[in-house]
Amino acid sequence: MTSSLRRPIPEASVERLSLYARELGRLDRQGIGFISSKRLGEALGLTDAKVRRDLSYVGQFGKRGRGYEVLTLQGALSRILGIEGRAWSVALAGVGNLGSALLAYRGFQERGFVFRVAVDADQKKVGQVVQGVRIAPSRRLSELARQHEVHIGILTVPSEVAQEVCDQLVAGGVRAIVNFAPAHLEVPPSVRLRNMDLAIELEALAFYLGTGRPSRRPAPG
Amino acid sequence: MTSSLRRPIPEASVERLSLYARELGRLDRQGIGFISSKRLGEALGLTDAKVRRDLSYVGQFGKRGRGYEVLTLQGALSRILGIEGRAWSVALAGVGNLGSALLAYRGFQERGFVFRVAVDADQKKVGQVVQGVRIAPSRRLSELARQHEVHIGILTVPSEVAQEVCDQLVAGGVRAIVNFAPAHLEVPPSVRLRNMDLAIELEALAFYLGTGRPSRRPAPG
DNA sequence: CACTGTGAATGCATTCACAGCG
DNA sequence: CGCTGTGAATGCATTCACAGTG
Repeated sequence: MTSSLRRPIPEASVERLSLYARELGRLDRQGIGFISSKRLGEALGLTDAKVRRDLSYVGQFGKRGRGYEVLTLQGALSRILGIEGRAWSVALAGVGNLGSALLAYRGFQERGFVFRVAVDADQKKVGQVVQGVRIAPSRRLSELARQHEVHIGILTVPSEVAQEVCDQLVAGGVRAIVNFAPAHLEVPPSVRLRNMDLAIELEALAFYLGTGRPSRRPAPG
Repeated sequence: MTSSLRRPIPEASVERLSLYARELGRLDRQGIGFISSKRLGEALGLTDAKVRRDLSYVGQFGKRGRGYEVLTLQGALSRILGIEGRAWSVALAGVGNLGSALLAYRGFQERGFVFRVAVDADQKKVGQVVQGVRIAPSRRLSELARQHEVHIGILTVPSEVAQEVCDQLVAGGVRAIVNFAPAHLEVPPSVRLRNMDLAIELEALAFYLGTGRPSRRPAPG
């Protein structure tokens, strides 16, 4: 199942492929066998053209006059996204409030992401088992990441130590990182980094509240 | 200080203005009085041109040959973003693991966001006080939002009920919403919506791991 | 005939590159 | 000279619009 990609898929489209895959699962559970780009788009707040364009990057799955077969498309997307069969191994750095919440989040497990490593700097937490994962000391992060072949690292540590913890993940062979700390991280080009900055999101919203500028078009469709 | 905007600021720039404001705070604490677009960009992983362009949307704060005065620029951005003086009133819907973590997150308070309302559907949670906020029953959400003049709503509820809870926020006059539920929400055009979909982020990363495609340029500068 | 798949057109964001100023 | 501020150029994403097809 190589499904090797013809041309590079736009970054923005990749995120939506994942949305489609999830929605198709829902549609299947509702017993829906075929879906048009228009209706799939409506369910997700996207235009039909965008749906078709996104899907066209990874193949030709539709039947003209009918739409897309839900199960076929879902299977294809799952394979392309790598959530078929295989499980992704995840490491969590920082088991505070947010980290614990992520450990407990069932949405990850459902989509094939499994926490295999969790570390914390606090000696009192080390040894505790949270959600089935034993908390190890921070200094063992890179070693454990390598040992458990961790694919994805999640950082919920204080921003002052975020860079050094990030470096440990990279040293342990981790090639994808989600950073919740409000800090800029430097990683080699081979590592993909995604920042989830909660305070920044709120501030951006506040800006629009302040100016009273809605600047959002009505939902498409 | 109206600082009424000349032209609409690109959405992408707004998020970065907030980044700049926070970094300027750090620089000030380090005793740095002036900063060039180049160095400010380096600290945040951005190019100098991008920094200058972003700032040019909201004014002319730099001194040629010197750079930007840290405190002046910080003050200007804080005013523009609405994090100066005023506090933003936030409501949380869903006090589960993630909701509790957000209530406890100090980064919000520091930037002027205050949780004034929290609701949960679980009767056992109603009445409890978490992080100084008393949990109310879900049915009172719109009433409480209006009473406390809530500006921003945060949803950490199961996706099945996300739309109806969202509707309650809108009914209560809330005009900005952050949605953590893996569901598409329909809101009127006057309401700004931001989705934080954790599983989708991981899947997008997994896609790139699968194809082995790094597709990230080396850090600029 | 209803739908896909896609060239072409548009719109938005980033980057270049440099005139202009302190 | 060093650095900002910004037109112009480029590159990326979205949308249009329709030929092609089961």
